[in-house]
Amino acid sequence: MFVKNKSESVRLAGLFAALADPTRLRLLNLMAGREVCVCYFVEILGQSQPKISRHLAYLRRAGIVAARREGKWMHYRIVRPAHAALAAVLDTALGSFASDKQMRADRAKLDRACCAGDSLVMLKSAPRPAVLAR
Amino acid sequence: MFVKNKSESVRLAGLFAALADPTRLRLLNLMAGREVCVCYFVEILGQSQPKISRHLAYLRRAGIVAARREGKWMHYRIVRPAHAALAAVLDTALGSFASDKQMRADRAKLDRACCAGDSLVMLKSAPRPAVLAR
DNA sequence: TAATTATATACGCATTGACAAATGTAAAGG
DNA sequence: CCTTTACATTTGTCAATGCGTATATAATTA
Repeated sequence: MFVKNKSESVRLAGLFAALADPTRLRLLNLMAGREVCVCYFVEILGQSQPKISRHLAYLRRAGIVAARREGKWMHYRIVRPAHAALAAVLDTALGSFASDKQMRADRAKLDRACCAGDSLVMLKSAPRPAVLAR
Repeated sequence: MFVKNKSESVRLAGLFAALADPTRLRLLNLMAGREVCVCYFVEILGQSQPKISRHLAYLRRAGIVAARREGKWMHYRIVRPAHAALAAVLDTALGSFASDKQMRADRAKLDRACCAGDSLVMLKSAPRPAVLAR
């Protein structure tokens, strides 16, 4: 499911499989347009760190996100697939979050964490999410 | 995954799960814009009838397709989700098939079966696929 | 170097889904 | 009725995935 030399329908199916989980969708929603530290995922989704980490690893194996280490922190960002059809599917998926209440709430939380240092008490020293160029 | 009263992200994930299989993608590709008889699926995909039937049942449970009986034959068609975000995802998925060689070949086979009675020897008496209004 | 922080992975278990093979069912025809 | 045709479903098995818990690793700090 995660390899390179597969038929296009198999690669498409692999992308859909990666998107077939609510937690992964919430993670991608938070990463849309910016790089985000794992600690924010844990805090905002309110789920266990191993669970978040496993889903991020899944997305990484699927080639949808990439990670960058910065000291103790890991930053994740979305990697747009080179293949146009896959990219279009991913874009549509990300766009579909706009109508989702929870997705908007998640992003609002991340925005607060980004712009106001004292919004998320536990994260005072965590690295701020950085907006990415598209 | 198939119920009504779920959060939007769960319903989105359910749609993605339904799309996360190459066989189901090929079935949807053949149904794009028309109603298709099961016997064509079996013939064109070259896979066992129970396998085709199971995947059609999955798509039906997911609410993506509907079936209509006509005598001995079952015709399947795509049902566009009422929810705009889900419909957009499905549309993009269907659109993404245009660049796939196998998908184009499958549709060519179906077109031949539709327009030339003697193309698919086994299916001489089978009902022709009907184009659907969008 | 030891302790702490941030994140990743391993383990055990339950669920889901894919497949082949066999069987069941609905409609049509004799 | 009984058979054939066209599908659908069940059964058994196997692989993939999800989760919580526990543990490992990497970087920072004391």
